[in-house]
Amino acid sequence: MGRTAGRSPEDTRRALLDAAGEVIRTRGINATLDDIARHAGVSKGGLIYHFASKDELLREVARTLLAAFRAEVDSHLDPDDTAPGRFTRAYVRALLAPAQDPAAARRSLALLSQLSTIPAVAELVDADTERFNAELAADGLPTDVMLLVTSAADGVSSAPMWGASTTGPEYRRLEDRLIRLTHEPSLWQSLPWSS
Amino acid sequence: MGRTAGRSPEDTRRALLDAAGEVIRTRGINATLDDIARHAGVSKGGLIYHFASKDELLREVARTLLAAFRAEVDSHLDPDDTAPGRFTRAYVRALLAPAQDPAAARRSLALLSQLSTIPAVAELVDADTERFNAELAADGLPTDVMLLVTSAADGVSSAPMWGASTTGPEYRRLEDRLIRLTHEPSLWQSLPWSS
DNA sequence: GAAACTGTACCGACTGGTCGGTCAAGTTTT
DNA sequence: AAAACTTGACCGACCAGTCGGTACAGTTTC
Repeated sequence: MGRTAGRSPEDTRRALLDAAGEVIRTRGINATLDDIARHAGVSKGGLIYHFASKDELLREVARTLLAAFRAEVDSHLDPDDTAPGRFTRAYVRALLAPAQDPAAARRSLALLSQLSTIPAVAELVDADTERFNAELAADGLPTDVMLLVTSAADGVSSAPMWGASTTGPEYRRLEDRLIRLTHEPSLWQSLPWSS
Repeated sequence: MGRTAGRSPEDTRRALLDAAGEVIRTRGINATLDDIARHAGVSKGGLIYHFASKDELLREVARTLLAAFRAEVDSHLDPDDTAPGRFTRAYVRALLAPAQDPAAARRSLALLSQLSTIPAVAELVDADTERFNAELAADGLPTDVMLLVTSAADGVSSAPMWGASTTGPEYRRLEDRLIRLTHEPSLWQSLPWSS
């Protein structure tokens, strides 16, 4: 049998990538190639035709995920905002928005952390992290303020991983104040930190 | 062949638990029963005698891990400290102390997140999280301050997972200021948060 | 324009190997 | 002797990756 439907190879490839993400999210990293293939309407042989090995498939899934997150942050960049802290604000908003759907956030985080056990993927993640940190560091905010704000955002976004819910109004309030700190970092810096 | 050495069954059990943690930390959740058993100086059959299934073994490992973390927090409780925020301070210190060995922190987090893919373990983790959150909420601090402080601590402790290093002096400074906020929550609350 | 040829996309039976769990038998402790 | 403990050969399920094929879509030849 030849091409199953009027589907282009690129479509198939993407379908496989999507299916892999979905299946791994529910069945863990031990998901079967056969499972993933079926889910994409393809046989295992067809999958292997597009991705030479399971590792290669998972690496591509990770790459897609990281790219999606980066796009998410970019989409939160305010075009009218040119003040220092502009990127940090987008970062915070991107991290705290999905906090309203903790179940989904948990699945995504679990997926990435599972994938990170593959050395090649861990390298990708490390590189991406480094790039984010560099951009954050160059965002024009005092290091201490930037670190507080991004750490808090990281904390909220990782909370669902341990089963905590992050939907309450106190989280919205926190987001609001973190954003405000990036607008007026002096608020934080001028506090009487004396011993 | 019977008992290998003058080791008591309880010792063997503990050795198996330790070996499981160690092997899984390096080889992932797919670590072999045989591997774990050998590492503890026991055969696979011997392992199964003590833990009926791999799931049961992993569940015990998770339980041990969670207990260890709780003990870690407890060990950071200052006996002379009776002011509000006492528990929060211990929590922050417990989370930021291992931040000085990010590699180890990463392995531990990876281990727990791997284990969390087992439903029974996920339940354990959820229950533990809930208990921590309840204790933090009852610690006498304004919700907003407690949330900021613990979120930031969570963020720092989860950073190694993505490959970030958390050894710099700016992290020590952050810890210092978070602790200080718990002593004087009014610092945060009295900031001009006006729109 | 049709027959012959070529390359891409895909199929699914099969192989080689891994691993969780069983079990009969042996050894030590009580 | 009974109970507790440990062994390692073995079974069966599962699974990644291989491989010989099939089916279409061009392309070339006559």
